[in-house]
Amino acid sequence: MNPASDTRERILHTARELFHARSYADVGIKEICDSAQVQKGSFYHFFPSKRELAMAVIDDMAEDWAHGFIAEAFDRDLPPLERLDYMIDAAYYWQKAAKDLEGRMPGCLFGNLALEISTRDEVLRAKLNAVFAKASSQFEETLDEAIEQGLIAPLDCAATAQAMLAYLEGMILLAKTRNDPEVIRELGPAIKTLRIGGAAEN
Amino acid sequence: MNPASDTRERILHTARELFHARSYADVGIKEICDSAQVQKGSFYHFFPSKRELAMAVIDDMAEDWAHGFIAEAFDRDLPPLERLDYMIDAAYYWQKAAKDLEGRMPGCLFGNLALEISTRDEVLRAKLNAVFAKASSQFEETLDEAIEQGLIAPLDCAATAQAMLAYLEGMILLAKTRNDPEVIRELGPAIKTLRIGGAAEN
DNA sequence: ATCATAGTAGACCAGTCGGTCAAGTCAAGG
DNA sequence: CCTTGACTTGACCGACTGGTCTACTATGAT
Repeated sequence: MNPASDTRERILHTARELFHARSYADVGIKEICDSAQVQKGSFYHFFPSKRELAMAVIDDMAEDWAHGFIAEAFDRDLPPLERLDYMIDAAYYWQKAAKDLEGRMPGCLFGNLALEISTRDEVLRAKLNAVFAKASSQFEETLDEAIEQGLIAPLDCAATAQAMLAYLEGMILLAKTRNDPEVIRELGPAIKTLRIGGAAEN
Repeated sequence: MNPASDTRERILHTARELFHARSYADVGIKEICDSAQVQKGSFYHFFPSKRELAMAVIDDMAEDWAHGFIAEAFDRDLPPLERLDYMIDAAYYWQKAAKDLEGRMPGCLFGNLALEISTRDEVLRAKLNAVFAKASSQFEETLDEAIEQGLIAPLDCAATAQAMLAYLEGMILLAKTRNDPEVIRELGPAIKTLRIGGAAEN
């Protein structure tokens, strides 16, 4: 019953690419339909509105992440600190590949959407927030383990995890603004210097 | 000759507020005109296009910053490390005030615009990039002085300055997504732990 | 064969978009 | 007083927006 049609997935995939490459507001349903070779009627058969499409796109990408590079980078078989390096590397190569292909750095879809629509749509905002919370918890686990293994001095793992996520998003923002993925490689390693709590600093 | 009309400034001011509170694409010229009590024709007398308006808004805000809180926070009479605290505080109180007033955290106008349009407009992107470069140079000066005064161990000031700016923008992004300015207060102080170069880390 | 149902097709809608334009108002300079 | 030119007014434009609608096809169960 399933392979009957991949229309829904084509729409989803196309929308994700277009939203990522440009922005939510800037991509119209017509363009998505044309690009996905789908008619308007089919679109509205699967998605009740553009907003719902955005929801689905976020879910779709979050799931891809969870089973893709997040699962790889935060692999519990990797030494904790190497996971951070892996993550930075993955971010770098991804953005670089995208830039080499399309000429522009798309940045992080979640970050992009968050800044664009979180003041306009509470539900979307909450959804994006949940994605970030989950990402943060991955950092937290990593930090927990690193402390457990005596690799770093004790610190406030939850807060530091958020700081690391913030730093990652900030780096990507800066890199996108400069349209230069190298920023991530330059600034990336410093993510490990971030710490909140533990040894009293200042 | 000057006080004859404040139309241009009304447009500029209104546009800045609306762009900041929502987004570039989401705010139409009609809305700006209505809100500023100006007619379409008058708008196009002062600004040849919406894009040029965006340019002017960026310039306007950048100048306000340079003479406002940037000048205060990075006051050379303040001890270097205190400048960083001042900056975080200023960011926090600003966002908190905005949220208390309008219910939502607007975030950083430059960051918002950067993620929204830097893939679509090279000139705008370059302009935003210049704003960030200037901000980064403020951090750099601060770090230079801190090292000079023996307050911190030597490090790569230019790179660390960028890292700090990235962290600041990332914090604001996260705070906006959570719609909670307290994030800035929680994560802010860790900006001083960031370091690139100097004592070999890892 | 029939019928329900999922999906497709694309014309159509009201409203909005950024932008144009002709017709003015008005104060300063001659 | 007349002219000039900065500024204002609001009707108007074609293109495009998100979304609706009806008619249609394909499939699979009965």
